[in-house]
Amino acid sequence: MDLPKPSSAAAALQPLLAGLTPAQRSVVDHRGGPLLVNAGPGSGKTTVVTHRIASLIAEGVAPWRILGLTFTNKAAEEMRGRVEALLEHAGLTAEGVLLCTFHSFGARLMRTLPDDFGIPPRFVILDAADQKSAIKQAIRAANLDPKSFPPASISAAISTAKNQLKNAEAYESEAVDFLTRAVAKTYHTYEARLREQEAVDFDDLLMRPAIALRDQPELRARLTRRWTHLLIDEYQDTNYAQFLVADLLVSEARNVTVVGDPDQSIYGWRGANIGNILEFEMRYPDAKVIPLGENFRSTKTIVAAADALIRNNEQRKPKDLVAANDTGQKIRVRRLDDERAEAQDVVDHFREVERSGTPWSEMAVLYRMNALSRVFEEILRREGVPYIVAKGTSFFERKEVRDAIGYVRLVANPRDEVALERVINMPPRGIGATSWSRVIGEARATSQPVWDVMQSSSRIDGISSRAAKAIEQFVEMVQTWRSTLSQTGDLESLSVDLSDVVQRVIDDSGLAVHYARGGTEEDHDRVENLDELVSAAADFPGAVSHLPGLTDDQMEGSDPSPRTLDGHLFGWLESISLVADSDQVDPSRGVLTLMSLHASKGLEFEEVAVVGCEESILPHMRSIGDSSAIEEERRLLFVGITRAKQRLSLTSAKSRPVRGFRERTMESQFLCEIPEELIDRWESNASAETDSFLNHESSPVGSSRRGPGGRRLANLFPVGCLVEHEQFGVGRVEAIMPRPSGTTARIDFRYDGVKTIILEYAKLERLE
DNA sequence: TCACGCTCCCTTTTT
DNA sequence: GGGAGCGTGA
Repeated sequence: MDLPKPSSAAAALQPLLAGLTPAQRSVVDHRGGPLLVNAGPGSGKTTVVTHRIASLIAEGVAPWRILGLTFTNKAAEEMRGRVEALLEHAGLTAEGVLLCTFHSFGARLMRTLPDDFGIPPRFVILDAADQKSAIKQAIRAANLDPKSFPPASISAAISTAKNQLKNAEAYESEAVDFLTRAVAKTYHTYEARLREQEAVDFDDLLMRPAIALRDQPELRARLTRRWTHLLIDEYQDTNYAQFLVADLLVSEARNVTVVGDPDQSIYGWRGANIGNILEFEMRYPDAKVIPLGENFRSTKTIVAAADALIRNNEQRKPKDLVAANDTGQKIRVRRLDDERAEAQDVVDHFREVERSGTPWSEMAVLYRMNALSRVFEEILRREGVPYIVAKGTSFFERKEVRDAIGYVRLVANPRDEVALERVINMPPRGIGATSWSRVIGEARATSQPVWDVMQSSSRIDGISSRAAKAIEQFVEMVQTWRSTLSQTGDLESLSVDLSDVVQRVIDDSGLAVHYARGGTEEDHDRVENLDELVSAAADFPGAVSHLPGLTDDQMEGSDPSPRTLDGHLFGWLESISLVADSDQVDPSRGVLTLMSLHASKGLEFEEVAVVGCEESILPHMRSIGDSSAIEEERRLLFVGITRAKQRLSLTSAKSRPVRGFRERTMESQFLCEIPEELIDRWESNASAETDSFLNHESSPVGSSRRGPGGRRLANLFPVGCLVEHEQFGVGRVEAIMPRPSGTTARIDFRYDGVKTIILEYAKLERLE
């Protein structure tokens, strides 16, 4: 099946190696067996991966035997573009190579092989908000009080369980205490609801393929035959489920290449296991390991700063970062009076940079929390600077857009209860909470899907004839929409049909009229957003939802695109569910980018400002007191710093509003870890610090339990006194140490031993 | 049934 | 500061 092309291969390979360093070449050249590429920031990670894929193809490996897994669509698309460009020179094609995210790979597997996964191929994918409301429903259905069991923590617990491949039964068998039992109960109910609605959540897209590959040898054999070469990007951020999928997929051919950088592992909180990359060599003893340490992206100054910072992490394999570029300018470290002054400083600086020739698209503002973007947006809007907040889903999170999509989802699958609940009375159509709870009650009592119960609503106890009539009309409306679904056509006509469906849904449901009548500016925006959704549907190019070569013998599967409108519709909904924040970054738009540090991974800009470099923001409050969490925060700043090619700013504000109250801040401890000689520091007038703070005194400050100075705190907790800590319990103060980053106390806790904590942040109480 | 206004609660990062 | 939930009045 794999036809080598000996004559052209050698010739085609030549340009693929030109311009690469010896280390990079050895990645491209490697043949046979597991390969770990330890790629530092800016070391040409994407280059080696794309060249490697192109080189495999040039050598005769059939493109459809190659699978490349990434974390964002953007990364996958970029790789595809570069592989195609490389092969084009040699007159070869990359068609058939599968480059996609882990999540969409999982979704495609499940859609292609519904029998193996035991789920109908037309399942919907719940996004974060849907999941939250489904969890809430499940908590209520399990007769638990949402007040004592916050949906967020239950949801997190279930997610963690799924990452470890524990289903509800497995989880329950380990549940020992009150809380885990409650989670287990909710987990069961939640899963039952998902099954009824033919829905899956994000974690299922990883968990189900992992379990199926593990437990179904026949399926595993089919898949391992199908893909013989696997490449994984950002391997340091894979979780257990992803590790297992990869591990089992390569169990035959063993051609696995993983690329990553342990210093950029920033998703531990969502189950990523840094051990996957650190222990790769133990898992695959015959693995070849190639370090790529040379940085071709940033100036020597920026690389030196990043290097000095990350050396403070103790749980780390030592590694040298070497910069290939010039020294460049010093790092701008700025400490401003408040968050407005900080934003103004960055914007003023960026304006200057822009005047001297750097386009807006080559600049980025990075922050630890999305909330920090607000001040920047305000100032940028006022000053007329074009910008985009890279929050991929923000458009789809608007209320009106979610409502419209809710209707579209009902068209796709009327059993989708999350969608149903969302739109049943939006706009108001006389199906209020009372009637609706009767419908739900009837459905649960008779163990039928809600949609089926609605078919004969007049027979439900306690439903007024008015409400029954409204429900009947609603059902009829959805069924009319669904009648066009079996239409077929080519991709272009299907996109037109799809946008027609969206338009009809918006019109017929009454959403359009509802908002058009409003007349406020906000309503006007909502109407515009609905229009934009229609255009988005029209622009949908169609997605491959079916993987060829698994069910039939036609490996190369010329065009497996969906041909019916309903396939197209599912493809669209799936593409909406799986957008990543960074997918929105598009240099051709020529605008400044604002985004979270997490979302910035893998990107690069000439000019970068990391803002909010303050204790309790970066590192975040919730990580303080936990050394491995602090190390992840440090890696996060490391990622931010290494996004910059030419210049870097690190800024902080002396005071900042925290949930409505203005509070004093301290500069991030991480800034002290960057050598002074790399820094050009400026601080707003020191005496002005108090002035500025006092100027804000109009807003309440006094409620803060954080004192302005360490001395007072030190007096509150003298050495030898007994204290109680929220997390660690009772302990005795052993020492008090004033530090620039805060007053530090060494405390010997009864159960957790000696810990060093910062008094300003620890919720510490003195015991008499 | 629905709109409005009040209070309380929580505060991270994302596919 | 902002969202969600709840109570009240029309």
